[in-house]
Amino acid sequence: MKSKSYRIKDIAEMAGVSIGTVDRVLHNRGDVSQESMEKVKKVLKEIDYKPNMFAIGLAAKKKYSFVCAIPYYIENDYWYTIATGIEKAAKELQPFNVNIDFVQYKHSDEASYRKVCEELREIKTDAILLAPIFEEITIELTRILDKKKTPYIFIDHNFLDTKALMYIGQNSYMSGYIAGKILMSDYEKDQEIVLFLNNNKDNPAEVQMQRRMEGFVNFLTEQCDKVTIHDVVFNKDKPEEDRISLDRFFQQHPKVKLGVVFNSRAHYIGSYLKESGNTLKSLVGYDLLKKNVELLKSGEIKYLIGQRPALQGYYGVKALCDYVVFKKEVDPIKYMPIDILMKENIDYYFELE
Amino acid sequence: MKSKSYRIKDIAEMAGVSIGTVDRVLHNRGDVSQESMEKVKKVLKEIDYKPNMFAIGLAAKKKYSFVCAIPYYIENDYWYTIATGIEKAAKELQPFNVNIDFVQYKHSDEASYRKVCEELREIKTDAILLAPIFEEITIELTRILDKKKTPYIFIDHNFLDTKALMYIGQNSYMSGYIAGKILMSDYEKDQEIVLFLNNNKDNPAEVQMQRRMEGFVNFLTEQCDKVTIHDVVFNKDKPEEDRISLDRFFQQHPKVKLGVVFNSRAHYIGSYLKESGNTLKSLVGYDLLKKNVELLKSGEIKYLIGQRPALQGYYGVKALCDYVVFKKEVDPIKYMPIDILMKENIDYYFELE
DNA sequence: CTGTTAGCGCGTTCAA
DNA sequence: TTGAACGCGCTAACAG
Repeated sequence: MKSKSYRIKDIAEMAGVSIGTVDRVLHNRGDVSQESMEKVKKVLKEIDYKPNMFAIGLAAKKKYSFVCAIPYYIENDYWYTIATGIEKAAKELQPFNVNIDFVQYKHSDEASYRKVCEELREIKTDAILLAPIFEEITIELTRILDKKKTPYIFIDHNFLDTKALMYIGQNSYMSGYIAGKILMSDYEKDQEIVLFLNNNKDNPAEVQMQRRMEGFVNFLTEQCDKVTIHDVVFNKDKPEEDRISLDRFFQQHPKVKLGVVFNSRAHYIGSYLKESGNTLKSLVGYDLLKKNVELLKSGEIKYLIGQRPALQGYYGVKALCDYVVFKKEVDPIKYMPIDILMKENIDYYFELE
Repeated sequence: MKSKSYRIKDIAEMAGVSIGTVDRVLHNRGDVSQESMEKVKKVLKEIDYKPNMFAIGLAAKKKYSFVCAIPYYIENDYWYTIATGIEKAAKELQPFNVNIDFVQYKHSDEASYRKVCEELREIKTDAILLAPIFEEITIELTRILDKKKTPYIFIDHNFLDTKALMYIGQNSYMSGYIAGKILMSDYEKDQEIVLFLNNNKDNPAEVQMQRRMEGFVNFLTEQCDKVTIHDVVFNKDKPEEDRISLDRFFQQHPKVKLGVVFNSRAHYIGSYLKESGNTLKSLVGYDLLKKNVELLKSGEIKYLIGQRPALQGYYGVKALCDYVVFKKEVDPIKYMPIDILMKENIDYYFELE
């Protein structure tokens, strides 16, 4: 049952070399003869060597540096939560001498993103966790990183034509499909539906939103008879205009009883409802921002779909470390669960710990 | 930002004693003069000493033994999943020399439970993870454990009048309430509801089930107009009789379109439906057993409520270790999330890793 | 190219 | 009652 655990000293003996040599092949730092190399590798294959993490941690002298490139955030927003996960991992990995730096860009802003990517090309680091946005700029960057052999992991969004070590994120299409399903479970005949959309909904930074919408629409197409769907575009920078257009919308469309917001700003709509006195039978939103959660509890938002941002950040950093520091294999793709939260289960929800 | 980390050598110097002495007060193994004791404690208070886990792990010679007392299980059932979580924790803690043994009893069987509890009184172990069932027997056991100062954690079910270090489990009442909510979101006028109950539903081993049912019924009472509710009692040991009574039930009650199973045996009903050709618009069940998941995917079960059994086991053992080995405080109560799974999000779900 | 060795911080002797 | 010394498994510097 319990497999004997080997030490590098054992390996050395078995291969008939010294521990120094074993260490050299384990960390491929060269200066090893073909012959020794083979002997050691042979033994390694046989025994499934698992290094003692404590000894590594204790002896570690080498410093590692990881860089996380994500959008700027404000407290309690989506990227903030990702950052908390990153920081939790950072704390755990500190004893292994890995140091984590952030580099941030302005979300949706191509120039800012480009600047960060240029910085990433020059920066000296052992690995990168990147939330990629604009395709061309990203691809260019990855070419350089590939050349420099700097491993990188994508978080939140993926580009397939790259050599990314891993992708961590949600299946946005499916989460949109699910939004459709849970919204429509509250549907009654003759009711109408409204989609609340961003003003910059066509920006590449909003792909998640677009995919969710696809999934949502597909659910309706596949599973529901004809329903009337409206959309309202709102602009988070112009709250007054939004109020007015929402007021008008609800006045003109009294049959609208169900609504969805495809990004984390359901709280804009939720608090509008609260203040205006307009109501929806069901409002579905994304992400457990503090404000969203408050409105979930008070009833304006009926369902929130969660994607474990903190866990995403945590996993991303851990995976970089597994790969770079511990030389482990990592899965190329890690989808996050699609969590369904409502007033009744939100209090028991947690991501980490 | 980064606070300097002290070693016991530093403490020794600061207190003007030797490292041996510091070690003695840290582990209160006595043989320390009042004077030295005070000097060391003073320093400890000032610096918020955090021992280096790696060094502890590496140097550890002391062996720890934990015992987990849970019901017997078969592959892929609920307790099996808890056991996988326990074993995962066991593997992680192996380097700290903690060894984990199982002691098992027959679920719902008082004599078997009593026997295990008696064993637990005698056994020499550093801590216990117990899935408690029968109250009186359990309380008696805890008295003894308290006297022996053996810490214990309850998993799955809790008894308040004990000195349990921690309780890990689900809020069953709320998960039943939620079952009501998601089932009723599919309700349409004139439909009727069926509760599938265990034959031994009054056994103390089925408290979870009873609580869930309370929550469920309360949801209906609070939130719904009068609906017709039936119950069918089924007996997992007599499948033929069950088939017959289910056949009869569905024949007699054609309006029944919604159903709930309050334990993890929704697959009994699901596969009955599949085979008999009877259908329910919505069937809600508990726990992600393999068979339940299959029926969720094929559509006979519409929702499953999950309670992260693997995580429960994992946390339980980790908490014992935090307390016993690392002398950390642990939270007295850890509620598990109430996860809502359906065909569309089940593939992305995971508990650990 | 290879082998040897001095720590890393802590637990545990053992001699004083 | 105290202090010094060794070893846990691994890394990395150094001597050969």
